[in-house]
Amino acid sequence: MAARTRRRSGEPERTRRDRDASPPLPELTAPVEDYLKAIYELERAGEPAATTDLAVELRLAPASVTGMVRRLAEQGLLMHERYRGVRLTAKGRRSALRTLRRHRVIEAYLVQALGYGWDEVHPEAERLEHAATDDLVDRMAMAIGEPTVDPHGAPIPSRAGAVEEARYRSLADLPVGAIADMMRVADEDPMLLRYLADLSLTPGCTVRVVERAPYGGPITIEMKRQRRLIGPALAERVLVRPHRE
Amino acid sequence: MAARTRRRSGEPERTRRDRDASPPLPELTAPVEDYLKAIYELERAGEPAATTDLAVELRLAPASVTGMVRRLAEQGLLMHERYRGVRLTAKGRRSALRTLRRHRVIEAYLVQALGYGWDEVHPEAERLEHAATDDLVDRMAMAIGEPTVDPHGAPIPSRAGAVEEARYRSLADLPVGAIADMMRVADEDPMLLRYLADLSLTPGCTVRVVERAPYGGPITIEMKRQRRLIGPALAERVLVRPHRE
DNA sequence: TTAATAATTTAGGATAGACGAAAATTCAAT
DNA sequence: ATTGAATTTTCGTCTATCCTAAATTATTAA
Ligand SMILES: [Mn+2]
Ligand SMILES: [Mn+2]
Ligand SMILES: [Mn+2]
Ligand SMILES: [Mn+2]
Repeated sequence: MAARTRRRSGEPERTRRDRDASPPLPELTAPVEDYLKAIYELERAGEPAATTDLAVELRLAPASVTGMVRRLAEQGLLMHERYRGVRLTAKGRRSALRTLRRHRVIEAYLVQALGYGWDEVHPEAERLEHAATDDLVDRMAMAIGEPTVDPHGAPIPSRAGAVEEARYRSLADLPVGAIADMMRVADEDPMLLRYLADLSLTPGCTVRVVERAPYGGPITIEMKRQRRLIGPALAERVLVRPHRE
Repeated sequence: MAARTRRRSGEPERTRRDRDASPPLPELTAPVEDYLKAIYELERAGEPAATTDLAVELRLAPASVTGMVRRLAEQGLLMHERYRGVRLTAKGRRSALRTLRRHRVIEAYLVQALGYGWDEVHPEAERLEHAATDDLVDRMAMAIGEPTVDPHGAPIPSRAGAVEEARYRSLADLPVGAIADMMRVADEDPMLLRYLADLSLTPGCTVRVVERAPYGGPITIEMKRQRRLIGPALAERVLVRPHRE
């Protein structure tokens, strides 16, 4: 599909408000917003985002990513060092955070106001994030009490674009006996999310590591007096905050 | 802007459900959905929709409309007789009605659930209608009690695509002494809508024509004991249902 | 009937975004 | 230093959508 919200012929039609609130932030296309968001997430690991990683993340051919990256660099949204990867500029980061806020507020709203399951909201938010105005997103946030995290525990950037990305540890890394609060999990795998919900292993709950089988064996955890066996691949994906240290 | 949700390389990935519910209805782009919607509205006047009228409605150059119309005809969404205009096929009409349902449910939801004014919702709905799934729209409709009309009095098509388009009369055509219920008004002019709201002339209210100045002069109406003078251009746009006949 | 006018289509371009094949670059292991 | 694999970019194409200018067709007026 290729139709979108092409900038119409009629002039931009600037109103008073446009000049006020911080920087104008020109309208970006849905693909551009998704690129910036993906780059932001990849960059969180510290390194510049690599072409191939972006291609995998966005499910595009590497050649397509190179082409888009060139355009985004021209627009001053990111810096590209050939063969080295890309880093967002301040402008690009602002856009990424705005999209991230939209995405996460929408996910939270769908769950809290419209009864969606936490495993169903991601694809919906992936499209709505490009169509919803900031005003709508703010109204949604207000309607559900200004949440600070989305249904998967990801922090929701403020209107101004501030986030505190807490660095959690993986449940897979905890030693036996450790007690921790479940904080966050990736939002993209519905099956995983449904399974976690079955286990009642959702953000906010407290778990204790009871036993760890060696050599990548299962981990036994206890939650609310219930013991559960989970595989290391799953534990890997679950982020927690250990009690004290 | 040109990026959208292009059909990805990966196969369509049909699931069981796909084959069930009536016809598959392939994904259409936002511009295509807007064309079909506009054609549907123009066709309601009885005649095939003319290229120029579509161009005006969609704010595009007539040549662009001709080009798109050719493509839509190839896809079996409409019939085009060169120099004569276009008519939707059954398939095209189904798509138009689905978009119309989305648009109107979204408008109603924004007003009733998120506190939007009836003059603010149209542009928002114009974009969200292409991003929201049928499921989301159904949930919205349910959340606000399955409304049958949008905030401007336009009927909301059913999930199955049924609408009863009542034929109302214009307030400008009523004789002195006539009493009528305000039923509907076009949703696109925010200024007009704000003015009508100021007058308390909104769908559901009852008005009586008290006096009509000749030669396109103002019309005096009475609502809830209040008399108001309104111009003929405005009266023209207000659709009403006269009491008895 | 014809000539002028209005509506519509055709022709030729542009832009955004995506793809595959082939070439170029980097990097790690000899 | 070479080399081969992995990564990344370049190049040539494609589709969808829109635009302007020119040509064509239909309609209306004389
Ligand atoms: Mn998500
Ligand atoms: Mn997205
Ligand atoms: Mn509307
Ligand atoms: Mn629309």
